[in-house]
Amino acid sequence: MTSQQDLLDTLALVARALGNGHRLALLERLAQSSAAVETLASAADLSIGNASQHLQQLRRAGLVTASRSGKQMIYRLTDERIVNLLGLLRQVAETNLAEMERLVSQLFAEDDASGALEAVSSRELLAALERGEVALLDVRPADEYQAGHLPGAINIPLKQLEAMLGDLPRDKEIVAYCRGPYCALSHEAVQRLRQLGYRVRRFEDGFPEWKAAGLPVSQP
Amino acid sequence: MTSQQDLLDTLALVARALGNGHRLALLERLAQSSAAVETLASAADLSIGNASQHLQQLRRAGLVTASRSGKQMIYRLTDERIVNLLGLLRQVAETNLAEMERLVSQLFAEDDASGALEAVSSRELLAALERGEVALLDVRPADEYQAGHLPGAINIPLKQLEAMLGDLPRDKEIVAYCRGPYCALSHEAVQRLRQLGYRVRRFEDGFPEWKAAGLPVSQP
DNA sequence: CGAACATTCAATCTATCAATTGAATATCGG
DNA sequence: CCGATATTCAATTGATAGATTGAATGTTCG
Repeated sequence: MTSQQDLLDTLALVARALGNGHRLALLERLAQSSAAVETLASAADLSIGNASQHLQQLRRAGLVTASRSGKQMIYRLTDERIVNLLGLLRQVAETNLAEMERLVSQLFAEDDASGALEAVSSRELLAALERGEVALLDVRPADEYQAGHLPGAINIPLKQLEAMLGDLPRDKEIVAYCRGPYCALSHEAVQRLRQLGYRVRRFEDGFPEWKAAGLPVSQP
Repeated sequence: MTSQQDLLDTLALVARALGNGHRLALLERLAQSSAAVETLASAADLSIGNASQHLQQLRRAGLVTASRSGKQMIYRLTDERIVNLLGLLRQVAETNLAEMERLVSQLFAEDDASGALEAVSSRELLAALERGEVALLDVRPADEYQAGHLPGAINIPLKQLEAMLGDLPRDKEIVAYCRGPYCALSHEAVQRLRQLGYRVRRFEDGFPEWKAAGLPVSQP
């Protein structure tokens, strides 16, 4: 006979798969796009063997699937909702855990110092885009941009920011985005562009959150 | 300096707190209402000492808070969104883990055998209530009902079902609800009432989910 | 077919988690 | 203040997770 506790134990199995920083890093990378083990390992700063083990655990928990493509195993998230799950976890943690708030404000300290404005919410961004008021800037590396991006976004990888300023409009406000709320790329971009006199703000989330919310994306 | 990994490690801390069946049982009980350690321990079928330890962990993860009331410590969820988090975890697990699906269908096997209809979604239920088409039946114990319930619900604890049939309207369809999707009370109630010739269906969620969705509740 | 490559498996060691026990602390009623 | 009640703390033991190593598997390419 099945008891309620069996169900909760199985649910706990899934939660436990989320209970490790390295695995969360792997999931964050997978939220960008599917990828091979080597890519994932280097994104999460793990050895290949170790990354593989963690990926097995995620697989057992039903969070990722793998399929072979030639010599490589391509991993992907099983479910778009996993991005929502991570987002909600983040919200709950930020609201209720002092340590979390401390770390976040530390990561964003430079923003505050430079007088950067509030980040733009997806609701605001959507409205501003419809009115044609803002230009979208994707500062992720080119391969991630190509795997999917917000419609109409210009891609200038952070490393080439100064070299590619010509692609940016000077007359509009710019909204920069990258991988997600904890990704440093857009923070950095906003700071540097502000120094150069651009009107620019950060999108508070990133590409995966936008997509998981069911908003339109350009995909290959 | 703060790295992104520090943030993920801290997030993992919260996820790890969810990674244990007993702690999930405690959280499910807390989703009904705040409660003292002894109540929680018996709801989760744990010794007092063990329950206390698990509650400490939940506290460290920022998921619950405790306040003293006389001799007792009253625990409560820190955040309504924790119910949403558990709900989303459940959805992801049910969709992607075969084992989970197996357990759920096993738990609901009797429903299928008795030809019970699909459960009612909260959207449907809300609409039917507005049109006055259905009567709401809360089959939880009286103390949980008193700590909060759906507006207009009649409370008949499952144990007194046959004794209190007089409280139920015979002319309307009845929707029964209890603690949540995995709670057996409303399943049992539906089966027994159907045998007696009532038109009755189950609400697919329970009181906590209804409340966490921001829908109206009657509270003391 | 066999070498090179990408990944997984098996075995090991250490660190952390879960349950239990008994002592310690805080509050209440008399 | 004292004894009863509710809970937490500290210490112990067995179980499980994480990292590392090297061998094993499956795939491509010459």
